[in-house]
Amino acid sequence: MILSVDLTSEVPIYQQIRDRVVEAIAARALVEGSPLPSTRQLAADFGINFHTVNKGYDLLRQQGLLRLNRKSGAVVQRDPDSGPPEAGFAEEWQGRLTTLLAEAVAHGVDDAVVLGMCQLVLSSFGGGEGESA
Amino acid sequence: MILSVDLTSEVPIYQQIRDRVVEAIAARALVEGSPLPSTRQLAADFGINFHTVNKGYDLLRQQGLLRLNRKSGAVVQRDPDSGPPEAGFAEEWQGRLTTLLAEAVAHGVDDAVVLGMCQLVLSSFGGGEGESA
DNA sequence: TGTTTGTTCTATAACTTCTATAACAGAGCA
DNA sequence: TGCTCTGTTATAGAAGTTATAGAACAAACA
Repeated sequence: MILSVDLTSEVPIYQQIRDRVVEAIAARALVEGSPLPSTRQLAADFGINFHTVNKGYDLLRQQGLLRLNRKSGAVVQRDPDSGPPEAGFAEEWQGRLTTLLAEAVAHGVDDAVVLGMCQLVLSSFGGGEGESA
Repeated sequence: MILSVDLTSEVPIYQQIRDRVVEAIAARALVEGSPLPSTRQLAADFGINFHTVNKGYDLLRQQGLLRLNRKSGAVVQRDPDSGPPEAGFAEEWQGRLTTLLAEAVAHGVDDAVVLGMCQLVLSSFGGGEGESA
């Protein structure tokens, strides 16, 4: 599995780790049971402190996307087809969606273009596999 | 104009101010030339420091959405129909869109549902006015 | 035994967020 | 002129966040 972080970005490293894993799960590159590198291993790969990786993994665990234990390391717990999200998620998420879409519209991007980009992103997740079944 | 902020939120106040203004512009509640309260006035209304408002307004100015001067105060500079966004905006924005949509998909929300929510949000912006022309 | 794993604790430097006080210049009004 | 309002800038401090660092522990495994 290939994760990458940008150490020069303004986005905190632990959040980049969380975001990349979330995107990989959405794209089915990671599914239920997929192993992730150990916190120390990933930290060594990135040249960062293992506490930083730990924080990113911990966020994923709080969101129910990762299971951590000494036996099997870090493995993906929930994949896109494993059930409904936890209560309150939709409401909070829709608030963020509203702000993000408003930003594009306020900058003059046409509604149809915005919607087309949403479709494009969604198809990029499921586009590679699992559609012909 | 009615802005509101949640002082107990984890989202920084200055960013909430920015977000609410962006959403108001997207929804045409604010258009080119619409006046905003002065930094000190809005700070007094919210019971916060005027530097915090200043920071929110400054973000909006950097994004080309607000014009500030001593003569006319703070007025909206760009409305949804005033032209294309600045260079590099689309790319950066699409990255954030990817992460946000991935979050929903990873939590088990169906692609069609996600797209429906995007449509719902977009229609909530333009739904009240300017469609019958 | 030795290694690896997740987990927890303390500590620190740098940065962010918010508040606070102060001062300045441009504009408008009595 | 004097007063008030505006944006703008500067400095400072408290509180929280981010990332690093070192240390230690228990569980799993060869």
